Amino acid sequence: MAASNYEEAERQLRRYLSKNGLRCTVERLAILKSLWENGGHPSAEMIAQSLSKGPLYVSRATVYRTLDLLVEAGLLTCSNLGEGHRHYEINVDHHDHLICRRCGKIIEVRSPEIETLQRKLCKEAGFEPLSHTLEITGLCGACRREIADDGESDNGAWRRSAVRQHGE
Amino acid sequence: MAASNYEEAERQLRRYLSKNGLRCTVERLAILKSLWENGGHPSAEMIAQSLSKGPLYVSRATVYRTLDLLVEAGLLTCSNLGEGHRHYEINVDHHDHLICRRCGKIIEVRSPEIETLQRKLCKEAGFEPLSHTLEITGLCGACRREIADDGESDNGAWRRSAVRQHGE
DNA sequence: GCATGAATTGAGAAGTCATCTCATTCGCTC
DNA sequence: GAGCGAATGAGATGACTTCTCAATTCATGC
Ligand SMILES: [Mn+2]
Ligand SMILES: [Mn+2]
Ligand SMILES: [Zn+2]
Ligand SMILES: [Zn+2]
Repeated sequence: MAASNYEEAERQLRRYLSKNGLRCTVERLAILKSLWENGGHPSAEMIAQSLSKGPLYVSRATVYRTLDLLVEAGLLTCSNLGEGHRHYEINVDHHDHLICRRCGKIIEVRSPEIETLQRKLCKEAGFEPLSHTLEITGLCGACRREIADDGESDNGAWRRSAVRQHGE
Repeated sequence: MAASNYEEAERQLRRYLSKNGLRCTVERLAILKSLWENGGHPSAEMIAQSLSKGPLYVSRATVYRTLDLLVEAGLLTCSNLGEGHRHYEINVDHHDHLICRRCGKIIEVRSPEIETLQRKLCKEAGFEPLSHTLEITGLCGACRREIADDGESDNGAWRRSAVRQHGE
């Protein structure tokens, strides 16, 4: 289902575009390629900046429009990651995110058991699941150790956004 | 831990405020009360509008500031619900959300098994969880039936935002 | 290859949600 | 009730996203 390399993803995009009477433009290919080359969980802004280092100029409007399209086509996924804007990543295999409130590190985790329980939950509610996001915010191992070392003194640079979004 | 009625929540707020050298203002009480009286998953804007029907004027700035504070104090939780803004709700007992992409209905579900698996996942990653949100988007029972009835004709009014945010 | 026409882009305005600044007001303590 | 520091309101500002429309580009058929 999900592409496992860029070439496959590009074929999948071309198929989606022609099936829907849309055009395969250099901008669309460049944005898809940028995601595969740089990886991670970039925002629209980060993708635009990454593209600006290449030979092809792509406007912000096109970046946003294309990201929507690539999500729609199943080539990307979109999540919030506890910040005030959207993050995109290539849709390889589904996973959930552990987000460190202090350093911002993102740990990707997989749990088929949780997925199964989620489907069960939906079934019981008569709900047809189409997608889901599980985000856990907290402290990564490194930050836990640093806090332990510092004692109570300096709590380091906590990420305001992450703290705010997922208030306990 | 979490309050089970408004009076208890107010006491909890007063305790939090005095402990932190903050003041108990009519605005803060009004916002907390609004959440308990109206329930649901309102946005900051919805809360401001709800308050505007009462005798006390509260500015948008104060609404936003107070919601942050109430989340910090553990009296509210904050989530995105697949839309481009934050939603707040009183923090009674933790639950997850099923969000209908078509009609916007929010179904609250509880799964201790999933919570346990999440803790296990975090432990394995050396991660200390502080909070989490699990949001599943899809189609509620009513919408599934309506779509089945309509055949392929009218797919009804799908919620753009929900569709966009949690792309599969 | 080249004309044709619809899809797409870029520029910039506009919109939404959230935060910030600072003068004024208000709780709290004495 | 005076005094002081915290909190509010008004409005500017900012971050992110969407919209509008003229200009451009891609696909299709000659
Ligand atoms: Mn990821
Ligand atoms: Mn809820
Ligand atoms: Zn960390
Ligand atoms: Zn529905």
